[in-house]
Amino acid sequence: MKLSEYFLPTLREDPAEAEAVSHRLMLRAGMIRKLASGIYSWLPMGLRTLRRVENIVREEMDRAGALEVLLPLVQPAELWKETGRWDNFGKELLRFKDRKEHDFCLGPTHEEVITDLVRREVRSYRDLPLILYQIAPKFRDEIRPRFGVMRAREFLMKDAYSFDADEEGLNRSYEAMYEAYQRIFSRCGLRFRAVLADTGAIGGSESHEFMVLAETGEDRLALCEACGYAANVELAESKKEFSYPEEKERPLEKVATPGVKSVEEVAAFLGVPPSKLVKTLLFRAGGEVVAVLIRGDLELNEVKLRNLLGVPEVEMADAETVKRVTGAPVGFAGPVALSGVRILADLSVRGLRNFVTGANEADAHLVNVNYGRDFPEPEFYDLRVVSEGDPCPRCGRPLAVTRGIEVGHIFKLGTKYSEAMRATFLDREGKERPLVMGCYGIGIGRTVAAAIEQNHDHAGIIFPREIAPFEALILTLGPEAELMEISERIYHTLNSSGVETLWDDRDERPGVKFKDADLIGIPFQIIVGRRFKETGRVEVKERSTGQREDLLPEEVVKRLQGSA
RNA sequence: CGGGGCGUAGCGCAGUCUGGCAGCGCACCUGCCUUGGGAGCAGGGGGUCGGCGGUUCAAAUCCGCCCGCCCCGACCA
Repeated sequence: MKLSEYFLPTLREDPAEAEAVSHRLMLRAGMIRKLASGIYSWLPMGLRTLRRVENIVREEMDRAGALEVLLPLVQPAELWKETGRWDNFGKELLRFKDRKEHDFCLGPTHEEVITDLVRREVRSYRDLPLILYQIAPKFRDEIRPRFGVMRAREFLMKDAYSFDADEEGLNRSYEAMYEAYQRIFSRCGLRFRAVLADTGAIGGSESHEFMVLAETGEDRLALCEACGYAANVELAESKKEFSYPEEKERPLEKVATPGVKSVEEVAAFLGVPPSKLVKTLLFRAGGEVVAVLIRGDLELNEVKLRNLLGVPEVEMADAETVKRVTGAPVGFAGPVALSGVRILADLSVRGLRNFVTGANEADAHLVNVNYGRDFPEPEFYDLRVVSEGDPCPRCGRPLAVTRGIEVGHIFKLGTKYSEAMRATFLDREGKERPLVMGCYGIGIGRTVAAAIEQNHDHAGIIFPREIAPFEALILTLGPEAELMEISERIYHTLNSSGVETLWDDRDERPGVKFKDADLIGIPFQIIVGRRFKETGRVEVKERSTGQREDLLPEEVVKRLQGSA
């Protein structure tokens, strides 16, 4: 393509609406434009990148034996009622009525549709295993869309579903998808890790997330260099032993702490370390309110709490509930004389003596609190978020905590959906059994954003070669016929040799072309300018390293093909 | 949904406190000039100041309601 005939609206300045690096760069590089909150158009340069990722995904899915389908975005409520998700999926599910007043929704995921399809067509174990996938838009009415296409409401996703006769079959399908994912993200040129993950709302027994490592990631990962253990921090088990020196129980005392609420404030006010405080956190879980105790300097893990309680959701109690349960405003809750709620405690509290808690009254805390004496000994569980340096749950060596962007997630679903929707087959003995399912997602647009998040510098994007919109960009630094002619020759030679090349033939000054070239991140820049007039050589600059080589025009093709 | 912030030309912003001609830079159009890191000169086009209502001789500016967007938290590919 000639840039003079292309559609590449680059921005010189950062758009005010974008904070995240990838979001900023995608807007500036003319890859995307926003239509509404969380809803984006992909422009030619962005779409080419998206397609590169999509094609890698497609190739690897096909290689793994999965079959491509295309499922409807608009789905009837009836299917969702069968699994119960019409009522409990939450507001992310955008529901609406058609002209005949029938309920429909925009598909946020396609378990229902695919299960419906398969139950109609698959009867026998002979039809199994079956893995179907699609690459198609999804819609989730996210509470807060963020970071451009990273967390959009409408987004392109690859979702695959496996159907097997039994658990072993599921394990094989899961393994095949796991391998495919490894290949996909490697081919995309990304630094990533597969980590153990919580199954969340989708449900199921086992799950891995594929995380692109980036400081700006929204998830935290616990990694062990020694044994390879890798888990989302949400479910990484804490093996840290808490032991405290023997200490005599001192008399309980109430102290006035006017307006002093947060752990930091209370610790500073009383002149004790935050580790001498015990936070009392109130949660709504199912119908009940539970109080959770954890040492002041540690972080509670809501996923562990949710799984422990066996409820689909826990949420922090609102101010009104806190007031009703404790009799005090938020910030002064404590376990002493707290009645009517179940009290759980993190293991970090076991053995702790003479600690500080809220007094369940405004502007007051208790010091020298001891469980067993001042309130009944609570149930102790592992409820904290692991932190850097904690012992690895598998080998005991210190864990590292790092950040990642979730680009893929695979689940063993089991028979959750097949049972709810009566998707069954006849086994070898002629017995009817539910299909054993798995599901496997990849955020295509998010992968593009994550790649940029991981590969950029102050000047712009540095695309990994495998997903770059073009491989080479010719910059012609002047209008002279001599330069245009040689540029055009290189342009045709490259494109006809299979090196996808964009030619900046615009009537722009060199500075503009250099800036745009660095911004859009095409791996190789072929610079045709003064140097050519002087020496008959053009310059090939590698975007990722900044290295430049002077080559004769006829050497360029070989150079670019050679480094493939 | 809770907390914070923003809405003025395509983009980035000033002007709002203290009401009085709607501005600046970039981009865009024309001409000249220029061509190795976002040139220069001259001329030019472009605005329901987010919307509706109110106060006032007069509203971008004050008041009320509404809408949109961004950032921080709970959700997810």
